[in-house]
Amino acid sequence: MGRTDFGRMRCPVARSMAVLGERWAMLVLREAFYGTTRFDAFERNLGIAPNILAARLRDLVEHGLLQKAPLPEGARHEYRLTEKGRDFFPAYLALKAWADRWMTGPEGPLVLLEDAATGRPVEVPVPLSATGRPLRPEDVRVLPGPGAGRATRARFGGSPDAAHG
Amino acid sequence: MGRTDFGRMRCPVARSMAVLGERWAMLVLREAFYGTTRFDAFERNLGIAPNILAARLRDLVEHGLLQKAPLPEGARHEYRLTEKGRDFFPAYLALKAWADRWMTGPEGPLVLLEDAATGRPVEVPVPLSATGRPLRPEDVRVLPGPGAGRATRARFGGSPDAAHG
DNA sequence: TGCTTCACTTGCATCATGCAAGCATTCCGG
DNA sequence: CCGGAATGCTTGCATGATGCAAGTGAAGCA
Repeated sequence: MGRTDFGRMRCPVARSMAVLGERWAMLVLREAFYGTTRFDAFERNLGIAPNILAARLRDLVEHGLLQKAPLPEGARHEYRLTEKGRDFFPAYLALKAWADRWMTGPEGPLVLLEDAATGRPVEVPVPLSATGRPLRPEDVRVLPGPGAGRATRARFGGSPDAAHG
Repeated sequence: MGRTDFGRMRCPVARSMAVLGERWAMLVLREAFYGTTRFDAFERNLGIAPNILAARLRDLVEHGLLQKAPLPEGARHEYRLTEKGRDFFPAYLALKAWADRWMTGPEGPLVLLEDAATGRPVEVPVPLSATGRPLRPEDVRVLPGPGAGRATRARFGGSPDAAHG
């Protein structure tokens, strides 16, 4: 049997896993966010096998997060973030904030990020509830959105409009 | 050869991929955030194979994001988010915000989230630069943190203290 | 022109994934 | 108390992914 194709699911988060859920993909994006552009630099900074790196870079290009940008030489190229790829940066920062808190050894985070213009540490805001505290899953009501199918409606109940009368 | 063990890397984001980077893991967490607790509900809501689900749930328990909570019956149990798991919610919301923008079909997102207390849609703030605009990767300076090794220092330059004199 | 650099590809062994069936234990109705 | 149902998995196997190590083709450069 083949592997489940997340790209065929309706849930956008699931579909994003079709590219982001592949092994090394998040780490390849980390490198792109940190300024890596050339194949050999990705290879060195990640410690990844070239066949896997080539496959991931191709995935990320095909899904529109990276693009191959020719170098002045003509034949050589580098991989640059697209608007779509750049737009993933907040999600990366949120993941990094969580990882720095929960997956860091006693020595502390490996890298710190600061605003280049001001020198201030990058702050990652979290969604807040009405009481001003970080929003927890139990504070949230899940409702079917416009893209919901029958199963999602059955599971999460009426539409937002219905709920508000 | 075996697979690269991300858990052995120093980068917290890489280490988090040891658990979050496994296939289905993010989607299992999605289900936990949306209130799923029982094995068969995970199985049904995800469309996942039971052997894979069992393996993922075990991973998430072992990494401390979920815990097995016995039911009153005694033998049956459910899977509940821990503090560590709950703390991943902002990162999930950021991922969902990106996926809703870039991975949604024309019909729109599958689910909408709202604050249960106020009925207001959940807003996912993004880090802002000094100019008040969403922080882009190129707005950021990467610096070695306390946990940096030689390679990270060589790559990203002096420490924050050194940079500020 | 020949060596170096760059961006991969290839063959192969090992491991992950997922199907479908099945198992062990507990629960529940008659 | 017994048999069927429910629950939470496990198992065997075929297929696909991963990653090592070596290698390739094209471009760059002295």
